[in-house]
Amino acid sequence: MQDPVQARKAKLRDKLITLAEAQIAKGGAASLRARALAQEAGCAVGAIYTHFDDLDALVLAVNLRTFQRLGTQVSQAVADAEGQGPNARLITMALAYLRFAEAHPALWQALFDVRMTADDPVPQWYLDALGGLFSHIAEPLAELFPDLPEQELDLMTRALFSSVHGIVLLGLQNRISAVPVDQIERMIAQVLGQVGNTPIS
Amino acid sequence: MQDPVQARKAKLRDKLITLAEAQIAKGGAASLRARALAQEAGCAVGAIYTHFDDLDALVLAVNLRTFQRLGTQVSQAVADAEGQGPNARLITMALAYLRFAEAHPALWQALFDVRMTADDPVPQWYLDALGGLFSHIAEPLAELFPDLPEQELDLMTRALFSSVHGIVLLGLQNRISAVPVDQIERMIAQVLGQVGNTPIS
DNA sequence: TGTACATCAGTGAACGCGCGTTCACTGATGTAC
DNA sequence: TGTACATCAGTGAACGCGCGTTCACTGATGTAC
Repeated sequence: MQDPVQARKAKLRDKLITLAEAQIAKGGAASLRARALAQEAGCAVGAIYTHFDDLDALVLAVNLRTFQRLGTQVSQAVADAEGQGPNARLITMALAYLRFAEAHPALWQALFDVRMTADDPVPQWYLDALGGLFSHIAEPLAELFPDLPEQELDLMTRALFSSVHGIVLLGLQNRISAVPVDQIERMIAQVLGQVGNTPIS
Repeated sequence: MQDPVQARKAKLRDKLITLAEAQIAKGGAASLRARALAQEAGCAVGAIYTHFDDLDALVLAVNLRTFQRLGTQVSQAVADAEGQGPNARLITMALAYLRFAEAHPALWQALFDVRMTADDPVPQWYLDALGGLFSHIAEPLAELFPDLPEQELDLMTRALFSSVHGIVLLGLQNRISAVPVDQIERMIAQVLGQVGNTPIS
């Protein structure tokens, strides 16, 4: 029961996550099926449960990866925009967010689908991952509003993140309101473009 | 097959919608069950299908009512704020939106849950209902930006609606980020308060 | 090196369950004469 | 008014289906001596 076995075990775990990710990307988190997954992975259904308590736990594992990828993309966008002013950096990040959501709509949606009815709380690492995204936004905001107390800054960070999230969400939502991506981009610019040009009430 | 019969028929239809609404309000649209509904309504399961093609169609019927109630509340808020400036009116409407979402979270969520996977398109009246909400927002915006071409105005209307929607959504989402309502109110004021104080880029 | 034993990742048949929808039928109500 | 017939809202047993999860078991691999 040493390294080689542990490695095999880790390999299957990884395979399960990867295949689950593909399925969620294709059909959403609700389309994940234990039997189908086991068949694709070439293992028995039961094996899934030696690695995850639940299918829900598996979805969370996929979401962790998604958060990491999303975080990387946003970091990179803000790094690429280093020379620009804080307002432009905000917009650049929001556009990176949009691009990610557009490229992986179902994976992105799964991040926020974490059931509100669940009895057990969302794990801490999940909230941390979300917090990581926020921190990218807080930095240019602090530059725009140097005198704002930290608490206010946090609030505005959340507010702007949520605003962009809402624009992307309703913009991409196929049936209810589908809007061309370049219009979504302009909406983001409209809302974020106004930030910092005026004293906050 | 005349009035009395039609009336009885309409009564059952109404009863089904009302009971379905109560269930959705309690447990979300996904918790609606044909058999349970029939039992509550005191009819056979089959009867549901003489009134609605689908359970989904029933959900849409409930959503229509929800849209109407929501529309009424927003209209009223904007009517009450008649004396105020356009920016204050925007905020008043957004707060009415928040209050509604807070009071009927599951019904409100159901409005936007209309499945993206469905093969049949969302009916026109559904989009019209959403458009009705937008029109309330467009009016103060037109006042703030008298020179803006209509197309731009539409875009900004959508952008602001989506922003407020995003703030309310993530703010109310219990587990993932729960935030006290007064903070949600302040976030809305922060974002909307900046609108119109600066020339649009 | 060789043998006896322990561990535990992985197996997969079986459990237990709930659900949306259909359709042949009934019976109350209305119409025609 | 009374009778024969037509309509159709409502009935509910039955169809057909898929699913998450468990648990007694196996067999490959590692350890102890």
